Amino acid sequence: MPRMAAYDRQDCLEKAVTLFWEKGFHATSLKDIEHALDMRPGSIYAAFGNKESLYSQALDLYAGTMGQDFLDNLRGKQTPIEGLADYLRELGKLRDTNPPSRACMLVKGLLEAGAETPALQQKIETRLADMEAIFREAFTEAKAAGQIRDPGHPAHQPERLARRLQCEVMGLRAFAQRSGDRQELQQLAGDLADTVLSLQA
Amino acid sequence: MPRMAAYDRQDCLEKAVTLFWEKGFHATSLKDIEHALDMRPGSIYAAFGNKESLYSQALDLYAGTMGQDFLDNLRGKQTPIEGLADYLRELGKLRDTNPPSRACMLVKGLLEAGAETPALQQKIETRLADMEAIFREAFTEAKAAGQIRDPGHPAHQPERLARRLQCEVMGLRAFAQRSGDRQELQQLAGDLADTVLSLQA
DNA sequence: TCTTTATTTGAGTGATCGCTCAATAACGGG
DNA sequence: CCCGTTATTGAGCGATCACTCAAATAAAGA
Repeated sequence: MPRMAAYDRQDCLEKAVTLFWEKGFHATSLKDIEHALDMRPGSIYAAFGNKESLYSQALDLYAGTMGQDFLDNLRGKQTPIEGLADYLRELGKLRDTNPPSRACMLVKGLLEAGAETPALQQKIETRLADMEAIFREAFTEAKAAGQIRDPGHPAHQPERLARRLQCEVMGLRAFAQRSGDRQELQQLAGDLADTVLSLQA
Repeated sequence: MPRMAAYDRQDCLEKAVTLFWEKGFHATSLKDIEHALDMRPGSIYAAFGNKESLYSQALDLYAGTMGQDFLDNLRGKQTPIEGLADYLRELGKLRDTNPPSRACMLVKGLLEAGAETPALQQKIETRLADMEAIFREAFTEAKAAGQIRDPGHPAHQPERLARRLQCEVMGLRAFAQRSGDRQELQQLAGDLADTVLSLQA
């Protein structure tokens, strides 16, 4: 019957992720969005609602991709613990690959979202909790497989290990945002990875 | 001779820190600043230049205060290592005290500053490097006092320990920005502190 | 008290903000 | 080929942005 949309929704959202991830929510203007998506304001609003809604959908895509990539990566490794350590080591190479930003988009959003945008805050919190849950499952799996030494130690509960890992990933990627030396970042990531490995039985 | 300024410069900067720390650079408008400092635009510009310059001066005050507080805290402790661990434990209480933001203002700025504000980027990087240097000195002191076990281990070099601590502080305070459970944050901070303590000889 | 010098004021600058909507264009069905 | 439906367009909305400056105001010295 009617006219078909000229844009590819997923493609647009990917471009929105790139844009928002790099510049953040407030520093990204609709002019920027129009240019990045090659769409005029009317189409953007018809397709995605408003700026906040587009950002929210970009967050979903980002978080989903991140989570899936992590799981895919984990599945290829010998043990969950080694997979987690490898994940940290990969983050140490952030200076070589060229993502829109070295910091996590969720963390950038978390630190930027204020009381004026409670919907965004909630979405970000939820997505971070999802990520924490993924980490927790990995540690749970490792523990079930008997790969964690001193499993009775309170600090070795999967929940606590997951929170700590997320904290360290947040920190590492924030640290990576600094324009410091390439090797130092890799070294830091390696040190964090070694701590995870030291959990092994 | 002439008329004296009605405002107290230091007091204004403290208010600016509070405001920018909470809302971030981009989300803070001059209207917000006028209200917080109880000054009209002309006075603000006469006193501090422009918005970016005021933010920059607020960053200086924030970083200076943070660094001094850390050193003061450290001086009261028995050993540097215990002081560092205690610092992490203190951060675990962020949910109880009520700072403008639980996250570090420098990190918020680091993740928000883009290529359009290179002066801010540089200032933030410098201040973070200063903080890292303070941590490094503490670890150097601890090592000189023979309080670090396996001092030959490459990962036990003060530079690496300092980077790692900064990474963990960044992560912990970003994590603290989440609206999670009070106890969980304290627990996480405790776990990180224990890792520092485990360096002890 | 008057002059001098600096500070404060706030209306108002042009630019940009996020966003709207009437007009136009493009497709599929009949 | 026309019609019905929907997507796209882009000029332009009111609001707000960071910022300016001429005029008013206040303190110190003469």
